[in-house]
Amino acid sequence: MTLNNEQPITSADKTFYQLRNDIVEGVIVSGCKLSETELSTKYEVSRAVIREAINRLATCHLVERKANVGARVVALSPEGLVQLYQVREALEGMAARLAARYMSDEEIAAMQGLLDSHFNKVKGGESYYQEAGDVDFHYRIVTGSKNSHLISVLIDGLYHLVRMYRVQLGMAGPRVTTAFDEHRHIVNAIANRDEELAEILMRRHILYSKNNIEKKLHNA
Amino acid sequence: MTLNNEQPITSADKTFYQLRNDIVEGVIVSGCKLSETELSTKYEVSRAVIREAINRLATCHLVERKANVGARVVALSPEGLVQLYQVREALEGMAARLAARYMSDEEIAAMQGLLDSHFNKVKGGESYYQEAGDVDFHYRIVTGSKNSHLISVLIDGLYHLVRMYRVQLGMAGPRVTTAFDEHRHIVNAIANRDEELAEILMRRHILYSKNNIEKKLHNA
DNA sequence: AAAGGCTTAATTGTCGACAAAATAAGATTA
DNA sequence: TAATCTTATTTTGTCGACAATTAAGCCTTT
Repeated sequence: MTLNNEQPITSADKTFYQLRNDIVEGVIVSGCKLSETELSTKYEVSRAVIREAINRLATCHLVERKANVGARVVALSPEGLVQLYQVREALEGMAARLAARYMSDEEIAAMQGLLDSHFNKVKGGESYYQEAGDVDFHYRIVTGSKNSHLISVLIDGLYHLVRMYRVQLGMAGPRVTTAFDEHRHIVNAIANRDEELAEILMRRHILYSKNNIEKKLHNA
Repeated sequence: MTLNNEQPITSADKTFYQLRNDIVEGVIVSGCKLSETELSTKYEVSRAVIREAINRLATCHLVERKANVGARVVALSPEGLVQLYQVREALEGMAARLAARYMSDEEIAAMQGLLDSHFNKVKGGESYYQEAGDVDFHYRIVTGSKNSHLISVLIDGLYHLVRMYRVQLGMAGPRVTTAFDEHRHIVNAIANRDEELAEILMRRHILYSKNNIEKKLHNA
């Protein structure tokens, strides 16, 4: 992966990152209740920092909170997955459009180089880099949009939920070469400063990705 | 306006709504620092609820928070406005598409009736209802998408920032009749279940709206 | 007089305790 | 036995105080 410049400052930061990771990885099981006192003793911090962490998790849509009742880890469902990919399609399509407009030539060149290296690795059989490469690619497009709203909603929010679906539904899977071709075409459109095409290709890419996951979900 | 079913439960809820309103309306001036102790005495609640309220405001992008430093009200800028409308275009375009897919016939009929009543009011010279009507229209489309992510990001988040720009830059302004025509065309596309057209028209509608505001911003 | 470092003041982060609400358990009544 | 009301326990919401960090003011030094 690239720059994961999320270094915790306060204690609430650290517990937030821990909790988020435990939820995404399934250590804290999907759908279960989050007891503040329990987590407080488990993570060895006060209830105040647990509360703040939970609030932040709620803004990522990783937990749902009800007043005077408590918070539960979000439940994964086919409908939830569909809704998630609907907004991904809209936001990342726009991100690709804006990336074609605002990315510098250097950034584009770097992204092309990245694709080359990933392609070589995959051709060499290292399927391990597949997901990391995909994540990296999408990160660069989103940050290349230079739009702070897009960046925060996607990177701080939706992507963690996407990863949660991937991890917990066992989506280490294939779709390697075809996805790489799609990435290549998107980057080409961006390099040509073709906003329209970049958006269309990105939306199609995400639609394919959704269909792929749905198919697996159905077979499982 | 329609159903603003945001009724405060806890004290933190109430403070959050108050603070949000004061920021949007400009009572708390854009760009200034938010002192926790100060707000605590001013709103007559403990610092804990002020902190929670500020955290929630941060998730709406109405304030920006730095660890160990504090929170500031977001600064309004032309670039910020452009970025805001870029994501509006993406999200509301998708919302219109999904509304064409998922809204019930009854909901669509109700929306058509609403447009009629608004049209009569505007034709009668009651320009007061213009913005409320616009807000109402967009709310219905977004909720009609049945997509919880779209709903929360737009209604709980971006729309407040949109209103902040409108209020503080004095955008009570016109664009009445043309906007109504655009609304009408969008609803027609939704009634015809034409997803593609609904999305295109909504994106164009928001683009026009952005250009209109930008023009005013430039003249001011 | 300007720049840098040190001390002091103010602000944010964290904690434990109390208050209020909701859930669970038990008793009473139909 | 089922349902409802009451009681008890647990959980969340709120508060004030302390700790840690940052910002401000003052002094020293060149």
